[in-house]
Amino acid sequence: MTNIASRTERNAAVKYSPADIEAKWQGRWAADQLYKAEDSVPGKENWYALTMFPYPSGDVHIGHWFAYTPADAHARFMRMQGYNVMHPQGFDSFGLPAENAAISRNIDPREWTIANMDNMRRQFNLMGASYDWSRELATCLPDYYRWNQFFFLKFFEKDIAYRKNGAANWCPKDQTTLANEQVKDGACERCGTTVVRREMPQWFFRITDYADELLEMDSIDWPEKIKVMQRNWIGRSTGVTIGFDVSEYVEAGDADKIQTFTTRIDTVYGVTFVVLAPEHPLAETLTQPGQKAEVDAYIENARKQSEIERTSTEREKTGVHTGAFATNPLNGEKVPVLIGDYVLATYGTGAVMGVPAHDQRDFIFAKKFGLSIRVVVAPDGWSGEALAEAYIAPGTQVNSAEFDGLPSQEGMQKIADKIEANGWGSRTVTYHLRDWLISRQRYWGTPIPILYCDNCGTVPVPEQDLPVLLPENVEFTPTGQSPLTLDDDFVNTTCPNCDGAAKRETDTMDTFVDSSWYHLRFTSPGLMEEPFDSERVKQWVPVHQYMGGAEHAVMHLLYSRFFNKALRDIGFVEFDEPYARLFNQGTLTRDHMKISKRANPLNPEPIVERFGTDTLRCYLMFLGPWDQGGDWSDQAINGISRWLHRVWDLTLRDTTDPTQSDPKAERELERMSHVTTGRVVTDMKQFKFNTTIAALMEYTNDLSRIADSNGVSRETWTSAIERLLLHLAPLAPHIAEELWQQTGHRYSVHLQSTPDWDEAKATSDTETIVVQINGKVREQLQLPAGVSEDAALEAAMASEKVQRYTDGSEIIKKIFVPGRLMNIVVRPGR
RNA sequence: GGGGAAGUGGCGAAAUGGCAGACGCGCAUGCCUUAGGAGCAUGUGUCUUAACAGACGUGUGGGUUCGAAUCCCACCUUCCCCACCA
Repeated sequence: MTNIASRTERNAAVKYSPADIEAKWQGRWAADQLYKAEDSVPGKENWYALTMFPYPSGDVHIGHWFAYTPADAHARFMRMQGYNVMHPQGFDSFGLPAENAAISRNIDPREWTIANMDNMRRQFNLMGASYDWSRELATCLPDYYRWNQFFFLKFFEKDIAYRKNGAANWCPKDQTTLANEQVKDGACERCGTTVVRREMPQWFFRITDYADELLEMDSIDWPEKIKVMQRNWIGRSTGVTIGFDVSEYVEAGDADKIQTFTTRIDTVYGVTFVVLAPEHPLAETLTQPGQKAEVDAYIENARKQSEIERTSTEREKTGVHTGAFATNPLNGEKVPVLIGDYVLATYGTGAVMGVPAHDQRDFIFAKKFGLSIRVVVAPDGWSGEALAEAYIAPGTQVNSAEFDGLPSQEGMQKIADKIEANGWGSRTVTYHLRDWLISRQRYWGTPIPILYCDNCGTVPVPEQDLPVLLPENVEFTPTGQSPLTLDDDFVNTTCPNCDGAAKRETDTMDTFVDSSWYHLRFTSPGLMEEPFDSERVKQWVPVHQYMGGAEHAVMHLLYSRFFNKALRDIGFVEFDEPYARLFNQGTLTRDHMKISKRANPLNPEPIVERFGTDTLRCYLMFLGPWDQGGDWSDQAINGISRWLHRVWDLTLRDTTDPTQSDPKAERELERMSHVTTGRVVTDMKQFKFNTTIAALMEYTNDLSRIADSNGVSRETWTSAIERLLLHLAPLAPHIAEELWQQTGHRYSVHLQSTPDWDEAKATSDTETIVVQINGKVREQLQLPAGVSEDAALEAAMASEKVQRYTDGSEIIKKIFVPGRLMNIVVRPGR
């Protein structure tokens, strides 16, 4: 028998020391390419586990750990569930931070980015993630971005990409245009600077052509929250476009109607004015000589204001008369035309019919400018009095000619019918979604492969000339125009059509173009002839499980869906959606505050040094449900550290005495083992890492108790420990591998399968039946499993505690829930 | 203004119609130890009680049900997204 002293000595010698084992196994796994995914493995289904790839900012911070290590645990779990798993990683490596860092340090963004990627690859390895690094990609390399250019040319050919002059969102700090999705509360999503509008020719992708299809999300298993955000962003609304005649003010042949869009055509008889956005093309045409000075000043002023100022709801409404009048086709009335900046040029038709009685904004505007207010949809019991505010709800049509007396919902249809029958307008669908503006006036991005030739106009770069390389040694300090403009060697070229002089497009692409299809490239790393191999894409995509933050709901996730559909329509892929399932992790906070480098830094490396990677991984997963984020505590990580130490000691402890095996203990351990596996498997599938770990902690506690009591055979004990290690492997891969080896198993624990689970073995021989009297718990009985109602009732009535509440009372009702409870409803006797 | 998520011990949380607080942190008491950023054991929702035991308890107020943290209605609070969207 092992005596206490020698056991202590032995344990001391093999104390759990993460630093000693983690680097060792990381090296071994890498050397063996343990996580390299084959394109297909007989008898195994493919599982593409993808996390949103990082921007190479230079450091892998704790937020990356929170996003990536649970995702890795899930991928590892799926591998042990029998799938052929691909879990790639790469770098979203074009973009502004590199350029800004390069400017402030006076170095090349390429060097900065490459150095960061090297550093981050090393730090990623500290996480012990099961990445298949053989598939690594970086979007800033010509091997990758040439395919952005390739797709751009295909899109251009099919008119999915087009160039248009117009007002664009401009960030004065970053000195570039921004897509609508990148403007938050009127400010640049990246730097927070207030965005202004600027007229310039820009390249767009026709995402609006796909608006209706993008609304269709039944086939994808995504969080409802993201679907709702996308739906709101696309912002489909149905209504009627109707023209107000202004022909007396325009030259013959020009547009002679102000087109307005409304969702409330039932109120059209209440129109008392028409308002144009300051940017509306008719604004200047319609302005009468007497109003010119005032209108010009107003438009000029509106142009100077930022979006944030213009769209503030707090702000008082402003406007100016044009002096012109427009005719309402329904009643022939002439109503004044005004210009007001509460009308947005970018939504609907850029002009609205003013119905002050039934729209609060129009109401305020009318009050201010003394315009008349006419009720045409009457609230219940309305008897002609003036309104204190706009009446928005449905009601009964009044002052609406032949439609008087109709419920307004019905009026809406009938009026629309009349308008269409007379050719005054038509039912229309409008979207909040705008086409995707992809031009950026910055250096560190994919050059747009277009030439401008004096003779031939806009000419696409021939495919065989790709890639259009991003030149080196360019002066890229932002000046408001694209840095590439300054590089004469880059700009000046010859036209492939006429051999005449041509100039290159100098804008680069939005980096969201890069991330729109990277998941396809991971299937075909290093392929030179094509962006990806169609056969391999078919094997892996749609991505089975995509994981990442919700901040990309209406940017990356929407763009990528669009890109997929566009690729489908030009014949590159066959499926409709890029990501079949999506999981959004929440945000990690510390003391309920956002973790920032300045205020409350939390660097993973010192934590790894002190506790080990496995402890940090498990702690991040133990904080709470992954989708709800988590709050970091410096203290609580000790709990995980203690647990892993206990697992270590327990596994290596010489514990069993074969002469003392007790059948009851054997059976109980078997039951606990199967219960644990059941919990782990269901919870891991659902990303419920916190309860998975709780289940394993309970199992560890149970095993400790059994070890102390020396009650099971060596075989039973060994297989219980095996089970613990197999469940631990996805969560804490290093300690699991080390203990797997030390307990005499063959490398590698990560190539094993999830242990079997038998529900029958997980059931207990006895069960606890709770006895309630009138819904209150009064007794707990240990009864044989599967006890019948009658037997349970008999046992309950035999209990003194129960009798105390039932004696002298009339039993009205009994509810028996097998395996759970017996509720006895009594009426007290008198 | 519109949409969404959430509210449970001192803290992170569990339980999604059936024993509220699993698991962990923290705290308390004890043990061990040449003492550590250790380890082990026991306890730890609130109130009443010497104790046995009992009452109360999942943001607030109602409801459905034998039974509600969980379902329904109204309200309060917090967070997130969108927003002069016609």
